[in-house]
Amino acid sequence: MDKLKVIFMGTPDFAVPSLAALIDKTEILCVVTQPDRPKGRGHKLLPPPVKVFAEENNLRVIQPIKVKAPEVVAQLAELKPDLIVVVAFGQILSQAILDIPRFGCINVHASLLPKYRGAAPIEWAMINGEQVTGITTMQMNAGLDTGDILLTSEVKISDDMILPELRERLMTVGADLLLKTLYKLQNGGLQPIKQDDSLSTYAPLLKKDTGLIDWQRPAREIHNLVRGLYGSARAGRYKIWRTRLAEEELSPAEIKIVGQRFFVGTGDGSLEILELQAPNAKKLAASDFLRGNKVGDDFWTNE
RNA sequence: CGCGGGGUGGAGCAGUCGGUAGCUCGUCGGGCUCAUAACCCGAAGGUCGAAGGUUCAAGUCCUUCCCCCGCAA
Repeated sequence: MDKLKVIFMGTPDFAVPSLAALIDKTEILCVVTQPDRPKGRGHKLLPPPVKVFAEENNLRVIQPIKVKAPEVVAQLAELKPDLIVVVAFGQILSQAILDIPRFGCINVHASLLPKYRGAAPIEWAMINGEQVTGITTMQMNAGLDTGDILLTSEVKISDDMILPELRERLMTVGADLLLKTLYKLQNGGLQPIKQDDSLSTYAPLLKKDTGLIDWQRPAREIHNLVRGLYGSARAGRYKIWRTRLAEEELSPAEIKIVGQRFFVGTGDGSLEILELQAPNAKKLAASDFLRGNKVGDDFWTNE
């Protein structure tokens, strides 16, 4: 059977395994990714990971500011793809694009749809304390992650898993499920299922204040926030990177140092802080942090 | 050329107006103790990120470079 002619659209690390999986199995006509953006310190212009990978594999890359622009749509149409595969691309496709390939557009989404539609499904699943999430492949339509479900694959979230671990796992599962989906697309066996909109939830982009820790909340909830944001959770001037549920009797925000361990109370239960980071400093294990820093009652509020 | 902080014994930090480096922890040895995350005594361990320069003398001033981090995007 002839290889499918595919246009791949994706941007971050998450999309790379999927693209990699397609290289052998399909004919990749073109890779569409976001423009290089000034990133990091010094406003260095950095290419998105998908671009880097694509160039290493001698794939043709285009980086339109807007894929919806008529000249870009025309360019894509000229390639006459059988299929467009979209994985964490970061731009909304127009109906004109959806209509180009004869098999339409297939998206790999990191949640069990219709739950966690939107930009940050992995993070929100963890923050909300879900024990199971997964990957869904869907036939894209004009809505935001509202297309018919093609295949799904579940991934368990263990209690102490942290965001990078879950993301890593989902990346891999996503690439596998994508291949499986394409196989069935060509060989039969796909049965698109409409999403039940009444069950849908939305996982919006994370905002700055999503990561603010309120010590009045229950320990379990704070722990989920910390591991689901991994690095973006903050308390006072400090970033909290890793916590563990503890059994100390402490009032909310109260700190107790035992040996080289760092405990803090919450509205319900307590947490041990395992890794944290002071402003302008690097991330440290709590034991290292305690060696050079005095932790007083004003720890969360001091300047 | 976006703004800013930092690189000092194994770890985390201090080091004022330049005069050959200190703290906490860890490590090793010894002691106390029913015991220890406690305490006491002792020891090992650093060309102070790199290269130049100024100086009688530089971790401490000047120049260049490398690396790390925070904010902003």
